[in-house]
Amino acid sequence: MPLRLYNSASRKKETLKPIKDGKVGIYVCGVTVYDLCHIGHARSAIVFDVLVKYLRARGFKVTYVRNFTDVDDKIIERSKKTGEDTITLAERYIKAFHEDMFALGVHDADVEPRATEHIDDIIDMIRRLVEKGVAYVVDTTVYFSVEKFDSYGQLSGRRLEEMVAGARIDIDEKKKHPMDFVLWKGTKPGEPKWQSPWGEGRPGWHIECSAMSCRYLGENFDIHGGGRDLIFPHHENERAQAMAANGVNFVNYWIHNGFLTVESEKMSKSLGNFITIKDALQLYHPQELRLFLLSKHYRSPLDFSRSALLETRSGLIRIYRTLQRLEEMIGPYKGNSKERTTPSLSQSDGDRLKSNFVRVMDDDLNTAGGLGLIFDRVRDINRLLDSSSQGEDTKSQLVKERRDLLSCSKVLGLLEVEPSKFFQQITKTPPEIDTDEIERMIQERRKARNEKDWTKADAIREELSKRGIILEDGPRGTKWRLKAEGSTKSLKKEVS
RNA sequence: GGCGGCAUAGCCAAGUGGCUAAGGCAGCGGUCUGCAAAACCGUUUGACACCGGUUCGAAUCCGGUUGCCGCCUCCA
Repeated sequence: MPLRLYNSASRKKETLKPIKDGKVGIYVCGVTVYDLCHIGHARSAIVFDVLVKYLRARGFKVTYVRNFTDVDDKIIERSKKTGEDTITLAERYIKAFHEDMFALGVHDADVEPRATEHIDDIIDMIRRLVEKGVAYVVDTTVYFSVEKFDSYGQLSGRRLEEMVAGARIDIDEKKKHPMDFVLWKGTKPGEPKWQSPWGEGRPGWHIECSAMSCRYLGENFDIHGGGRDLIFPHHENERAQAMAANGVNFVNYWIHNGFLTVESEKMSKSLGNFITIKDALQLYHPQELRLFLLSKHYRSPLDFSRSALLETRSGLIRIYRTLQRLEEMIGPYKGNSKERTTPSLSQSDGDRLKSNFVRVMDDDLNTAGGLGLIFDRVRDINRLLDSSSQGEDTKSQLVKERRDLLSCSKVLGLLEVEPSKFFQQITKTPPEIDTDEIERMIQERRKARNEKDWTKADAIREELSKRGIILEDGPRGTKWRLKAEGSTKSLKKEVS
């Protein structure tokens, strides 16, 4: 079974056939840098991060391009409020974006072009559109003429007549057709500007992506991605510009991720439920956010809620506990350098988990299905750990099962944290009790237990529990751990 | 108004014609434990919105109904 992806343009799943055998070019619309990124951006970034990692694991050589829009109305508006110039403002939010992505474990793209660095490419593309008569100039503004491009509306499944009919479109006297859009905008005082054949001005919103994607990936490339909302008008217009200018097909596969709601409501600034990635990282561990965001298919809508994230946490803790038990049994994971960076997954993989993982992921990146397999494997490993036979055979099997588990989770950017570190990070509040005292109390309790003084032993355990310490008695003595903050169970105790 | 999507157990969520419909969370019962915790096993009355149709056979395809949502304007 080859890799199949849902193509928004055909509204069907299609087998991925790269233009150049074994190589994939992918362009994803990045962010307009006028504000902090929110968790919706995080979903999009993580989905395409996983797509790229998966493609690489499946042996494709990927060129991943993700742009920054650093000149735009909203940036100009914001810079007027803050008093910064637009370049400084954009630079600040690009830095914030990189911080967020790093925290979430999202890799940098291979190329991260900025609109302001490609003004020449943009002007060149507009010039060709004007020369071909697909664009026209009014004063200092250049418009794209939608009527001159036959398949306008094909990507989003709209027809011009329908759009005009139902429209709440601003009537612009200068436009020949209401749906025509701006390629080049004449400058106003105080705005960023560049010299062009049509006077000083700046690019329109859509043209930069056409220019930059073609610049780095060629006039016709494999995959173009972004959020669902970008299908119209942004991607429709990008497609129209590029195809009209170059005269060849633009993108072979359009991939769009679904939207995120917050507590069942659309995320918007007016509703006050706008959650930035930085906010989310205050409340949740990056691994929790990743697991949560990948727990539903990327095209479906997903509701971000407190209760859903706490459920996610419970599941994640279970997996990391297993990883920790594994470390105690067979030592820390030491993959070779290739396994650690780019795991390799193939259809004919001997391991049941890996071959099944490839089977579900090949079907339009079914991360939810893949996670199901990962949880299956965790249970298998726990069974082995519980079993009485703990000889060398069991150990070597555990080594193999963990290696294959981590190869799969690596593609999802999960289980990458050292277990002990994970538990440290997830229990942010440091205990108001030092470890020496914990050890002392455990010794005291052990003495009581040896004397079968259960009342005293239980009292000590209860005292530690109040301070957030959970004790676990095992065959090799008593272990302690911190109660996970905000887990469903401890939340219930707070409520009752 | 136009276009599109969704409806699977208490909750979240895979599965798009055919073995006993994944997995997670929560609850309950059991194993283990002095009791717990963790883990494991079992379980949550027949879980596929409703009505028709196609088919030997449908959660899955087609038509209709109801309900929810998105886009059509900046938006990941």
